[in-house]
This record gives sequence, C-alpha cells and structure tokens, in this order.
Amino acid sequence: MKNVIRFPTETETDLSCFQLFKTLTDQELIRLNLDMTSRIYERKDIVYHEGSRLTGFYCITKGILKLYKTGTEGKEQIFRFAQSGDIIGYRSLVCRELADATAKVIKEAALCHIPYNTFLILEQNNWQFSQYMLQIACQELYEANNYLTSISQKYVKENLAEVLLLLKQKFDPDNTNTLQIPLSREELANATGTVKEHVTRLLGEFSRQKIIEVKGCEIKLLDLPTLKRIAKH
Amino acid sequence: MKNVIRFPTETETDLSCFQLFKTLTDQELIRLNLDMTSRIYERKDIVYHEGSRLTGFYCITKGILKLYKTGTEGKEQIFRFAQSGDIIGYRSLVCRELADATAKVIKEAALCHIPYNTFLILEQNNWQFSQYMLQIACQELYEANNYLTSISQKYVKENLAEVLLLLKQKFDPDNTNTLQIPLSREELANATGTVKEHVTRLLGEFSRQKIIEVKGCEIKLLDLPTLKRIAKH
DNA sequence: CGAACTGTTGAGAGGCTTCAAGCCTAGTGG
DNA sequence: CCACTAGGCTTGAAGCCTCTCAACAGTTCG
Repeated sequence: MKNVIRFPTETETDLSCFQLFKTLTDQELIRLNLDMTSRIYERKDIVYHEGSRLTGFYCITKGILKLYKTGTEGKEQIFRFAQSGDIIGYRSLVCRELADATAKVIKEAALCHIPYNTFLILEQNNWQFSQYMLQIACQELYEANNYLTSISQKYVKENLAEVLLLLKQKFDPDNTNTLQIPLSREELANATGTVKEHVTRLLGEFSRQKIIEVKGCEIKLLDLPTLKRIAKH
Repeated sequence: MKNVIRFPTETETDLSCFQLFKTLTDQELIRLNLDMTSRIYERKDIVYHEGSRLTGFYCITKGILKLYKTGTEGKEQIFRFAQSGDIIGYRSLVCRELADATAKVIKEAALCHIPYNTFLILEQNNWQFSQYMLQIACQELYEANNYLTSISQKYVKENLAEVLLLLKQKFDPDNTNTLQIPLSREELANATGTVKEHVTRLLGEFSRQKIIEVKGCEIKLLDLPTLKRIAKH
C-alpha cells in the first residue's frame, strides 16, 4: 500500500557526511540538527514547484531527484539529476527569488530541509561554509555551460550517448555498467533535448550495435569506448 | 596606428562602483587597490584562454567581452556577454580548476585583475563579500539553465529573437533600440546555436517584416512586441 | 478485463546545415 | 585617388536530421 508513511531513519537524517557541513563547530551542528526537518518522498512526489517560494534548501540523504524547467508548450527540460549528498533549492534562496525549477523524485528519497535563517547564520559565521557553497554553485555553473555547448552543437545521437555516460558516472557507483536510475524514454528525451520517439529509435540502434543492452527502463552499457567515441569525448 | 599603448584612466581603475566591493572596509579597499592591476584590451584581444590557469579574477570597468567554450569541430559556443560592472574568471578560481572558457574582447575594454590571494582574504574576512559572490554565481546559473531550456526546445528563429532581446536589455542603456554591441553574423550564430548562413537568412526575414533594421553590424529593433512574440516570451 | 500509460514503428514534412559561388565592404598599397 | 585584396556577408540548392502525427503493441494497475 501507498499510504503507509515511513519516517526517516537515523542515517536518513545524518548530515555529518555532507562536505558542506564538515567545518561546522559542534554548536553549529547541534543548532543545525535542531532547525532541520526531514521527510521521506515517494517516487513522483514533487519537493517544490517552479514558481514557489522556498523556505530553505534541501539536503538529499537518500534517493534520486530530477530538476527541470518547464519550457514552451509545457515540455520539461531536465538540467540536473541530484542524489544523496547533493543539495537543491539553494539557488532561489541565495537570490531571494521564486524557485526557477521543479524538483521531482525519481527514486524514493529522503530530504532534510534547512531553514533560510539557519543558512543565513551559517553564511555569516562560518566562511568555510560560504566558500564551499560557492564551490557548489560554480561547479553547477561549469556543468551547465558544458551541457549547453553539447546540446547546442551536437547531434541528438551524440547527446544521448553523452547523457548515458554521465548517468553511468553518477549512478553506477559499483561499476556494474547498469544504470541505477529508472528513467522513462520521455525523461531521457527531456534530458537530451529531444522527443521520446527519437530516444526509442536511438536506443534501438545502440542495442543493435551491441553498444548497450535495454530491458524496459534498465540500461546496461556494454561498449564504453564506442559510446565515448559517439559522444565525441 | 595600432601600437600606441594607452594606460587605464582613473575611472577605468575605479572599483568602488562595483556592488561586490560595497561592503569592504577602508582598509580592505586600500589593500584591494594595491594588489589590483589594470590594463586596456583592444578588440579581438584574448584575456584568457580555455585551459589556462588564472592567477585571479577580473573586474570589467569598461567595454564588452564574450565568453565562449570551444565545442566539437572547433565551433565556439558563446554563453555569456560581459560588460562594465561584471566580473569574469572567478569560476575556475573558486573551483581551483583551469579556465573552462575563453574571454575575448568585443569592444575595447578595461579590466582590473584581482589576485587570488586578495580574493581569498576577502572571502575569509568579509561575509558580505562572500554572500554577494555567491549571488553572482547563482544568477549566472539561473541564466545558464534558462538559456539551455531555450536553445534545446525552441526553433532557431525563436532563439535569435530571444538573443536580440537579451542584447537590447544588456547593451541598450539609453533605450535607443539600437544594439550597442558590434557582432558578426558568426558571433550571433555562436550565441544562438546555429550557423552564420541561417542568421543571415533570419535577419533578412526580420528586416523584410520591419521587425528590425540591419545596417552591417548595426541592428536596430523596430517592433519589440512582435519580437517578443516570436521569442515566445 | 478494461483503462491508462508507456513504448515502438512508419511515413511524411519541414527545419537546419552544408557546400559552393558570387557579392559587398573596408583597409591597403601603389 | 584608385585598383586590389581579404574577409565577411548573402543567396541558392541539395540533402540530412529531427519532429510530428498516427496507429499499434505492451505493461501496469485497479
């Protein structure tokens, strides 16, 4: 059944493994744990909508989310997959703007909500926290500009190969070459900048060439060198 | 003649108008002015190359630059135009990585170079400096994701209209509707995600429809509402 | 079992790129 | 002052890539 609410376990509320909080004093950590609230989100749950006002940012302690913007004609553009260890929602907080993206759960997730005030206090009292925050933003910026260049200049086939490689890098910690992230064809399309029909065709092509193996949502990468060559990496 | 080196004037080394430095103490400001070096760059000069190691970041006190990445087949993807009041080069500094883009002058510019050490000291001692730095990064991130969504989902015609509107917003302070930035067809293409021939055709189409007026590099926007409609804004 | 959703496949249209040729313009040197 | 050259701009034609539409197959779930 769906309506059994499960409360976060202790490991799901443990923020100590976040690099971002590594330099906090004991006192700051206690304060953080007091202010923070945590919750479990099911697949397809929406953490926040584009246009909503956030009251804090979120630390992901478990699961996978997608972040997307809604473009023309309501088509979603996925620009980031976030997982355990990542933080989301900080951008609109920093700029004091409404959320510019929607965060939706792909794989059951546990999130910790850090209120704006706590964020502000940390920012003012712990320069290393600020420094790391800036690093996170700059890293994302780097990836965004890379992504832009790829999507803008490459063929869809090349981009799909690139997205698969990116997904492997992020969601195959055990190096099984099987992507540990359940994505529909449409989601893959929304991350690649195309339509689901085209993804179907290209995945079929890759399969026939024994570059990948597809079983429903599950994708296994068989021939990484060829995939990299296609992606022009 | 070209080889007359002009040294920066006083207003071209004046950082006090930068929001980023508004909260500096007198002492910090003095230090900043001692550590900083300034230079004039001519059109087509390159401030830094993709892959180079930066020793600091740059404040633009005059002129216009383009920031681009070199994609497959050497095609450049312009992802940002920067002008007086903007800072560039901070991303690779923050992440301690090599520059991920090239900064090239479009309109004669004056830049102030702030060494990494000075940046670090400010970051550690002035939380408002850090906060504003984070805001700048987040604002760029916002624009990058918007840009991605547009380029990925819209027709080239729509994107070109959007780029023209963005250029008006940035480079038409006096509201003359004439873009104060000299861009070649190829540069417009590299910002829009297409090729120069297509830009030519589309500008011609816009001209014939009296939406814009083109005279060489000079573009005047005549019908903003229609342009906005085309850009789907 | 039907409904709703997702995935697959085919055909056709249209946007966009590529290639090639010719034009225009600005800057150069005689 | 004028011819010349290089580089950017324009234009046309051909063909590829990608999208759209539509029909159908599979899957999941109540």
